[in-house]
Amino acid sequence: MPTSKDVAQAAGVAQSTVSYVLSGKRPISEKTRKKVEAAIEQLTYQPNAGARALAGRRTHVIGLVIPFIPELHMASIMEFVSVIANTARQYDHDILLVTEDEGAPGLRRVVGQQICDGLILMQVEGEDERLPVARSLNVPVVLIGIPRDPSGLVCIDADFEMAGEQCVRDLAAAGHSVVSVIDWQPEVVNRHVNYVDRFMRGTDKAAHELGVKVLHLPGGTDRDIIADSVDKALAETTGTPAFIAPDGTAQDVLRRTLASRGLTPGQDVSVIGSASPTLAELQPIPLSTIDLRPAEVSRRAVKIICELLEAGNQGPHESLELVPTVITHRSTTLRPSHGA
Amino acid sequence: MPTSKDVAQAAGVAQSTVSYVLSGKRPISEKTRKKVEAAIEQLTYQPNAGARALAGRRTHVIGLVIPFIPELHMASIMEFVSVIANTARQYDHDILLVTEDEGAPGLRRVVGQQICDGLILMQVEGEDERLPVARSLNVPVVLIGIPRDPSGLVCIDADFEMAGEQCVRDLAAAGHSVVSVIDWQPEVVNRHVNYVDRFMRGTDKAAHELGVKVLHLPGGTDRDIIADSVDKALAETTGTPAFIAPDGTAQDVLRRTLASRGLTPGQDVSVIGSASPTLAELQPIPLSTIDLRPAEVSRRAVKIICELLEAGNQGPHESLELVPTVITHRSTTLRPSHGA
DNA sequence: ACGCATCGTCGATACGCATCGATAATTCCC
DNA sequence: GGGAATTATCGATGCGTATCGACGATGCGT
Repeated sequence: MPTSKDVAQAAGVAQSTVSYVLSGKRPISEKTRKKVEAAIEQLTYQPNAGARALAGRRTHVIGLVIPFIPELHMASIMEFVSVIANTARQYDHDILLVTEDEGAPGLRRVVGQQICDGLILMQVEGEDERLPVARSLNVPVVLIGIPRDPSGLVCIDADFEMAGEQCVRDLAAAGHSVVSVIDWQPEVVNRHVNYVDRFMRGTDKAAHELGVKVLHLPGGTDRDIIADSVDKALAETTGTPAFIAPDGTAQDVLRRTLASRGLTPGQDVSVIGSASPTLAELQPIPLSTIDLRPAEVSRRAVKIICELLEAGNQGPHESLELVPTVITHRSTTLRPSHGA
Repeated sequence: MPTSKDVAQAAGVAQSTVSYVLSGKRPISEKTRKKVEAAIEQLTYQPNAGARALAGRRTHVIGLVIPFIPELHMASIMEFVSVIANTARQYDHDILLVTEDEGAPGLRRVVGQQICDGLILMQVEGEDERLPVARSLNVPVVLIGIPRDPSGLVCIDADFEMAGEQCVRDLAAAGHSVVSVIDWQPEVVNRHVNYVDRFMRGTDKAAHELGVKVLHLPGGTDRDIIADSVDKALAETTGTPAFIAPDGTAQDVLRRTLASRGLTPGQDVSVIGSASPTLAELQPIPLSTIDLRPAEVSRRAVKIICELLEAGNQGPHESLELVPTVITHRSTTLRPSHGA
């Protein structure tokens, strides 16, 4: 492997000059730059990351703490991960995976060993042993999701409240007077995960304003539970039933259950599922969706942390950013003209 | 951040002694070791990764090249990623994400910059511009999946041929005389992706030996295509129909289609899907499955690369390892006693 | 009691880059 | 046209660890 010294020698300059050509931190004459760049090209020189980190006190790596909870919708997690990795590259950074299994000590480890310059935590919920650690670490940390106490933390998430509101408004406009929300898994709901509550707040707020009735029913992947929920919803609905399934894992079961009850979405019943455009493509039917913008949330998370890094992470920060959600009609919701 | 020099000072020894205590590469007296360990503990010392990489010429990081093809089953990719990351930790290594978008130059980059000591490539298919690069890199590379020409490469994958064989044998034993395979997406099949062909070889081999008829029908997530395939299968089947859906993405659609035809899996029809135990848990119904062992494949991939690293990666290697698959009866297949 | 091997520790050096101060080359202004 | 202000480059140093050679201490056999 060639070093910057080799490049310097080939170009007939000092090693430091090579460094300045690369970083641009000091003026370099056109002539010298050309020589150095030619030498770099010719030797296929690439700077050594370890040496760069050691001398420059910056690794250009961001740690990404990923969850692996079977209850979650893995497909959407991959979407986060993938967009985060690609966006990081645009900011000339790489992504180091830190699994949830390592817990709080894992965060201390990667930061303490200076393997990475900052952290992104995914799927942060109400309480978490990692939160106090995140606050105390001397590097920027960005949370995707909002904990119960976001003080002293930098958070970003989809605007779940807006999402809930949009769904109910939309269904109300289509003429539904009763809207059933198939919740997340009971374990998730009981934990009072922040985004669940925010979504509920949105649905209830819109329902109150529009005089629509909202039912919250147990969700998850258990077919019997979903079946119960559907039957309860049908029994309590006057007019055309409407369902919202904000949890990706529940959608398939819901679809199947409705089919077994002889109901066709978009015809006898409205269904809004949660999916990004990418994932909506993969649905077996053109599902009307509320898009929680995972890609946009991911991009912004990376942007935030990279800006903090550039700014030198001066002192503790605190911020909260909500990304607007988008509702998209496809074939599973009644159109307003069919309404009432 | 404390350095090993600080530790040395606190313990009253030389910095090199601290290093030897940590690496164990030279004998250290019990007394000295205790002192040093106490100092490490007290200062919460953690070795600097950059310096370690620079001096030791080993980063303890493995690059993981992940695919993000919408046609693939994201959930199972996450299972690979997660297990790989955790297993790597057991070998005292970390995982750096490299997205497919970076292509072959991405591989050259992370290796050239010495960000990582080796690479794991996921979802390798027939031909790939990264393969020649992988062969030429001077670091160990392990492929998950088998390219058309595996020469000069270290590969590991599930034994898809065994999987196909097991499925057909199993269904034959349950009394089915015609077995329909719902293929992967047409784009995948047409690419002659290695594992597809291997799976087919397995089904056809078993079919030939047992005198069973095997139908290969188009799959994917398009409901109409699946519906066609199912109808074709039903038309050509004498006796109880049987389906194999080795592609995770097709399973939901298949289930739904069968339901719409009034067929109940495990009763009027047998269905074998592909899922690891973890993912099988998440299925809406207790699906009989062929387990392609993603966790085991992942573990072995990490094991292989770590052993190559320890051995100093002497010269080019070539190997091919197949992980046995496991078939599990749950409620969607007929039992042998109900057969014929 | 003396030479010898072994054990445990130290000091020095290299790893490859970033950065600072200094110097040489050039330009500018009065 | 001489000194000041710039501009372009160089040399030296430090980042924190791993590793090598050396050296004092200890135990051995004779």
